[in-house]
Amino acid sequence: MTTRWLTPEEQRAWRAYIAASHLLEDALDRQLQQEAGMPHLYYTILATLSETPHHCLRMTDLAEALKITRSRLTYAVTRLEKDGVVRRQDCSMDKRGSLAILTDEGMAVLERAAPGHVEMVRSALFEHLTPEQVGQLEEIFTGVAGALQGDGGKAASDDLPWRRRSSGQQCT
Amino acid sequence: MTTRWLTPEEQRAWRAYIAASHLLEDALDRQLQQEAGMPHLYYTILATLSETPHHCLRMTDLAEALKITRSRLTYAVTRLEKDGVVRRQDCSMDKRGSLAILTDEGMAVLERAAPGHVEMVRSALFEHLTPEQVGQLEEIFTGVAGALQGDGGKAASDDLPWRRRSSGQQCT
DNA sequence: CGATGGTGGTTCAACTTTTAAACAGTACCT
DNA sequence: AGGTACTGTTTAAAAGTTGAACCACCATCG
Repeated sequence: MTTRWLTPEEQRAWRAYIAASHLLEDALDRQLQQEAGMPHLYYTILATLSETPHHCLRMTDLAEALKITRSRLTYAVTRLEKDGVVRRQDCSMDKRGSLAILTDEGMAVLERAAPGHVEMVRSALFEHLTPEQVGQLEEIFTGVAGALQGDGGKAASDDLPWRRRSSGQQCT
Repeated sequence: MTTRWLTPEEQRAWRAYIAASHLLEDALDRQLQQEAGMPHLYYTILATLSETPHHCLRMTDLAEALKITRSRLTYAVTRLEKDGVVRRQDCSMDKRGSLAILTDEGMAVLERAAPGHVEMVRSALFEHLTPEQVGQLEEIFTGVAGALQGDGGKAASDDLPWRRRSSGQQCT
């Protein structure tokens, strides 16, 4: 079958998306590097742990939540552990397992960096969006994530039993 | 000033965006690594060069177009040159300058990989979007890019005098 | 029980990329 | 000429990523 090239509109949308997403990722990395001493991915690890009742998650679950390989996560957590923001603990249920736990210092780092981070997200993105566009954004990318995960994606979105937030604010 | 946290809707939109953009970038990298033997950024370099009348661009202009540092670009082009898909030529106008030129082989690689790439972009993204959403996407991210570039962004978008396409298809 | 196969997590070595700083050469302006 | 600014590269160090190999442990089934 002959290639269905992008229409000019799609072309423009794609280019805008690519440019912006790279700029955004760079900006997030720079800012968090500055304010929390770690890149965005690492910050996301802390944020993910913070949303758990006991501020901990098994390595595999964490890797799954972040869509990264276990190997990559091991590397990341090792560094975060060195930084003192995360610690590991053997899992009592499954002796193979290991839990990544957010330390108090980690929580402090998170809370210190979160306002700036949220501010950046807001000023780079939401500042310029109408409520309708926010809705569109979610709809579009939920679809994209679904399409890229082979499965429904929908199924895995509320996977973890404790993904519910006890209270307080999301650090994004 | 007390932090303006994200609303639940914004939160959802943000998470969806982050997850999807990482999945997408990974997918693009994997696919292009497979079909063109290079990551997405490198492919983008080829694609950018291909849209130029003479298939060449000065290093600084190229770096600016891709929003990456000159140092990073030097590294990338050195590799692409080794692969034979790009070559360098001294700039006659400005003896400091150096042009990155897409070779015939580079063009061939591009043309060989483009259909699959476009297909991936289409199936991961545009497949699921209404024309209105395509418009929204462009609008949203054009704004984001603008906001992140300090300047108007708009101003720099049609910067290069030859950014006009002679003919043929965009390789995305 | 005890073999078997699968899972959780880490380790290791090779590699790629990124960064920042320093540098040489060239342009331009007065 | 002299000073300043720009181009592009180099360099060394650091960081991150991958994939395979690996060990310890779980689960199951005969």
